[in-house]
Amino acid sequence: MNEGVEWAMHSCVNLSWLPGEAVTAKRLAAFYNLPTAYLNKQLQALTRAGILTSVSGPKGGFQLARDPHKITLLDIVVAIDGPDDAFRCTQILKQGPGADPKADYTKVCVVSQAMRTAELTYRRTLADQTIADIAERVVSTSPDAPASTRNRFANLKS
Amino acid sequence: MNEGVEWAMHSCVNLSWLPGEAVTAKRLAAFYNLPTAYLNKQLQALTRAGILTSVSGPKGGFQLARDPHKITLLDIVVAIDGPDDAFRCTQILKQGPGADPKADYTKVCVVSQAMRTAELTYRRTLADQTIADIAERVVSTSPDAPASTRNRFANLKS
DNA sequence: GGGATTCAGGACATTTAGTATCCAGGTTAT
DNA sequence: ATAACCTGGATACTAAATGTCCTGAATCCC
Repeated sequence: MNEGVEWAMHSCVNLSWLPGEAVTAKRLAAFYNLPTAYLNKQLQALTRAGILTSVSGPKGGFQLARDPHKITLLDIVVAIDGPDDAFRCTQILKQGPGADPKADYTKVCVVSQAMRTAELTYRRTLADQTIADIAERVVSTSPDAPASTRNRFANLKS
Repeated sequence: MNEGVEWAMHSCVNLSWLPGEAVTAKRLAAFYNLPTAYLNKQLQALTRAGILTSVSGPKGGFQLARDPHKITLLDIVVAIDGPDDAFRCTQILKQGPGADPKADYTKVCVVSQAMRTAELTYRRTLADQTIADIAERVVSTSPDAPASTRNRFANLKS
């Protein structure tokens, strides 16, 4: 899995604590010492996916496109890592005995079905958790996290 | 995910229909037109993981090391793809504000926890399905699969 | 309008992982 | 002894992930 998923999740949590404020890619990168240009690519992907909105120019930057309760972890994984399953069925059975050339073995093959079932439970678990859930859980153990995050961004005026 | 996982699963199902018989890597590869040397590497990994047993020399080959009811899909995924989770926590929080240098953020970080929860459901689903389950499900829709598989292997005497 | 700031996205370069082949060495059946 | 077969290391090739750079367009401020 793409490392950008981790960056994106933490950045979205941070943005949930800066509602209505546009944060530049440079400052989001500086927060965790990430490569600016590369993080920018991930932010662009999140924007294309409708998770963030972006504004160009001075005073520009990124912010969450909607309520953090409405942004699931699956949304972010799909935006960064793409929609494909980890297990890719190459329809190996088409080379086997008694193969039906016009059958779609990604659906017929029992192995493929079993792997897809597992990935579905994975995706369902991710879809059940939102950025707001994560943020709340952070606050429950570190109540000062939102304030210290805002404070660090304020001091990142570079 | 490694393509060898697909090869390994189908090969194990086939081997479950050839109990007690040693099948060479060459014939297992020929069954699906796979590259012999590379499939051999996957079979070696399965052997190291205790899923297969191997015998050298003429009349040698591979067979299942235990009852197919005792071989889960997770066993195979771990043997081929390794034990690591897809999401790899790089402890990004250590670069953030108020970071504890001696904390293990792979355990403390809420994002990391959420991702691991999802992967756990994934692995649990894979661990709940065995090669025997797969084989039975194949038989229920294609009752002649075991016989035609044995027949194809018999004609692969190359 | 002009300059500065920032996002958008294409074009690279680099690194790493996956895919694949080959060979030398050890094992075993005949 | 010989041939068949597994084991594992070395190596090459390919694709994907990672990272940088640069041009262009949007936007703010003077």
